[in-house]
Amino acid sequence: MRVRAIPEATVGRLPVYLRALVEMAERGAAMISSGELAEAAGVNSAKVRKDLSYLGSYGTRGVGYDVAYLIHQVRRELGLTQDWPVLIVGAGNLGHALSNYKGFTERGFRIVAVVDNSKDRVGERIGSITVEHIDRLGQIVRREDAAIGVICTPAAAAQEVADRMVAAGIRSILNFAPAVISVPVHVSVRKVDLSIELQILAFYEQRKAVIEAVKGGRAALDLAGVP
Amino acid sequence: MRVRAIPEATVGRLPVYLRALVEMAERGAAMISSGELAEAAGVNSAKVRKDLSYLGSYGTRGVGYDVAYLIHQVRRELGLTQDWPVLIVGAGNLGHALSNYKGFTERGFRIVAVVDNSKDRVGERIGSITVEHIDRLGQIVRREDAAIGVICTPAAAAQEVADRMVAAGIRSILNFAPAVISVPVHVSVRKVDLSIELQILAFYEQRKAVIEAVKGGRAALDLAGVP
DNA sequence: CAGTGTGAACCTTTTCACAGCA
DNA sequence: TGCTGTGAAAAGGTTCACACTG
Repeated sequence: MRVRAIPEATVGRLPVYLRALVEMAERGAAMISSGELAEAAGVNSAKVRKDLSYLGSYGTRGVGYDVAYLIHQVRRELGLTQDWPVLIVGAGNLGHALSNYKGFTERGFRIVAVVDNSKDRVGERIGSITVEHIDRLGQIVRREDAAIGVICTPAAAAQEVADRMVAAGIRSILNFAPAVISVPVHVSVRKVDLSIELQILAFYEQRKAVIEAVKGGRAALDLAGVP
Repeated sequence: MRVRAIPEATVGRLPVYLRALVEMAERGAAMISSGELAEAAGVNSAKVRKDLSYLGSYGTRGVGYDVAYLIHQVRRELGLTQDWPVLIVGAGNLGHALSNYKGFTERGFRIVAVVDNSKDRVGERIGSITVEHIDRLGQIVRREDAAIGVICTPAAAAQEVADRMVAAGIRSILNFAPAVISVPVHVSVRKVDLSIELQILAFYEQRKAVIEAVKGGRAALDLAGVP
């Protein structure tokens, strides 16, 4: 079959498959089965097959998938055949770390500019990039043809930065600030909230502690919703 | 009612509600409705009410929720009434940025140690912390009673670091390395993959470009799975 | 009477299980 | 024979809509 409209959950896993496939290719593997790919991606094989089936029927029954061909198809689907100029706003600790992050360039995301609102930081060099002032955002976006922007500012500045990004023509935003931002419908936003991840871990950690404490007694386990 | 076993999706949103509630409290609000909280958290009000109902019936019909009381309940549920000692492995750019990240301490996550495998980095000071050698992991975990570990190493080192963390007694891991790690069932793992987020944005960005290019012509839209 | 709490409907995602093909 | 591709079933999550109540 071949109908399209790839589920969101699948889109979220394609990059994981891609990484695993590239590793396989580097190790010289020519073919891979859904089971092996599942193992490498940390999911089950049915999920791999379903996910890949949304891209098309690229496997060979009884054999598996051609690694190189599948890499090509996944890249094409994700839009990674072109490279993406990325703009970073906020030259603090996180902005620095991301600007220097090798994983981005390796995957076709080129950091083309870093801007900040502090005069002190403007002019600072980060790798091959010079920090510019945020007031020049519009010109920079046009100059670099950036479609993706990354927010690495404190929470208080996030909404204003998002508004300025949108006004400057940015259409996809990755938000690291711990704040909810609102943007027009034509703009995509994804958020990465570092402390939320720790809070989720704390929840499950605490839950384990409860289970541990009452091991053997069902009543307390039921109370905690443990099956 | 009051049955428990909070859905994962809800657990993931509680920290967002908590942040919004704390902001509200700081602005002096005493009561809040599901609609207002929904607005602040970027979700709809039915979801807020469903989510909060898993914690108990803490609202007042016709009125809303008591902000301070709800903050207390959400904190308790997430296990944030205690503070959590956190260990970071990897003192590179990202390790530095996270060690200095204010948002962690503000929410009760105290970075108690940073370790690295490079002799060059051992002894370096990051804020009030001195980088130690990873070989001392076991002692450090015992000394600090750390339950949560953060992996900020390159992908190639991630699995080994995870193994060493588990051996040292860490029970929750936040993995920033772009690699799938496997751990025993009693250990929780969450991953944050920076370049995956950009890849997902690229997918939707490319999708928009396709839609833009063929605006008016249905055939190509159907091909791209656009409704 | 405004706003919560919640069954019921709906939609998405995962898993199962097996027909079909190389 | 072994592994893909996929309907169908199951599980999980979201939204609706309204009875209920302070």
